[in-house]
Amino acid sequence: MSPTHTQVTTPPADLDPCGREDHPDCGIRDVLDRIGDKWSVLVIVELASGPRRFRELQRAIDGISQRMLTLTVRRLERDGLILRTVYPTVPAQVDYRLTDTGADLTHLVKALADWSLAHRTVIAKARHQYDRIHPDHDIR
Amino acid sequence: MSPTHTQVTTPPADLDPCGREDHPDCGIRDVLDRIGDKWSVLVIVELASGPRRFRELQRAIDGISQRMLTLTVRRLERDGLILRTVYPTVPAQVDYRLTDTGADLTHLVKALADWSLAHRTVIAKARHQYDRIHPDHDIR
DNA sequence: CGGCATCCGAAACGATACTG
DNA sequence: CAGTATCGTTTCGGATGCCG
Repeated sequence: MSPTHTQVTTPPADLDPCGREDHPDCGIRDVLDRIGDKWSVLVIVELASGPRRFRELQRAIDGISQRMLTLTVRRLERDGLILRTVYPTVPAQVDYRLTDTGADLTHLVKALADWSLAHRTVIAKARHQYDRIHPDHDIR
Repeated sequence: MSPTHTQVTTPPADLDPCGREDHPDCGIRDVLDRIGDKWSVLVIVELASGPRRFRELQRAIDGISQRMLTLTVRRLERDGLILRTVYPTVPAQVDYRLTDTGADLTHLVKALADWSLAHRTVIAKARHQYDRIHPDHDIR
C-alpha cells in the first residue's frame, strides 16, 4: 500500500492575501512569524540533513516537548515547508522532510544560524557589558 | 553638551557563554530568539534605512505598542545591535541607529524579508489548501 | 517627547494521561 | 511510535495612567 501524505499537487499561482503589492510589511508578517518561532528554525535545520521521524526529531531538538513538536511540524506542513508522510505500518511510522520551498528556505535559515554562531561571543559580551552598566533591569 | 549614549567602547573578544564549540545549538538559541521576535526584525528593517527617533519607529512599525517598542529596542541595545542616543534637550530626544554588528545582520534580515515577500503567495496558497483538506484544526 | 509602572486578559508552553 | 486531550502555569502583550 502506498503511503498517505498531504502534498499539494501543483497550485496555480495567484491569490494575493493582502491586495497591496506596494506594502512590504503585508504578507511578510505571517511568514516571519513562522520563522520567528524558535522551534520552527530548529526543525528546519534538523530536516536539512535529511528526512526524520517524529521521535528522531524530538531527540535531536533537545528541550522540545512532544506537544510543541507536534504543533510546530503541523504549522510547517500547513505552510507547505515540510512534507509529512504516514506509512500504514504497526506501530505507525511517520517521516518528515523538507519540500522544495522548505529546502530553499533552509539556505537562509542556515545563514542565520551561521551568523548567530559567528557573533554569539560578541553579543554575549555586549549583554554582560549592558548588565554591568544597568545593574537592575527587567529585560528578558 | 555632548549626547549621552551607551555604546561599548571595544570589548576584547573572549568569553564563551557555553563552553562547547562543538554544539551548534548552544549560543544560537539566544541570538535566534532575538531575531525570532517579530518586532525585532521590523525594527531592524526600519533602522536599515537610517536613524529613527522613538515616535518615528512607532509610527513606521504599524501595530506596535509603545510598551513593546520600548522592550524591543532595549533588548536590541543590550545585544549591541542598535545604539541608543539621548540628546539632553527639552523635551527629550532619542534616536536609534544600527551598530556595525546590527548593520551586518541587516543583510540577512532583508534576505529573509525578500524571501517572505517572494513566497508569501505560495505559502498562502498552501495554507488554504491545507485548511480545505483539514477543515477543523486548531493550528494558529 | 520618551519613557516607566501597573493591571489584566490572552496566548504560549510544559507535564501528564490516554489512544490507535 | 506518533500522536490527541486536558490542565495548570508562565509569559506575552495591550491599555492605562503618570512623570521628567
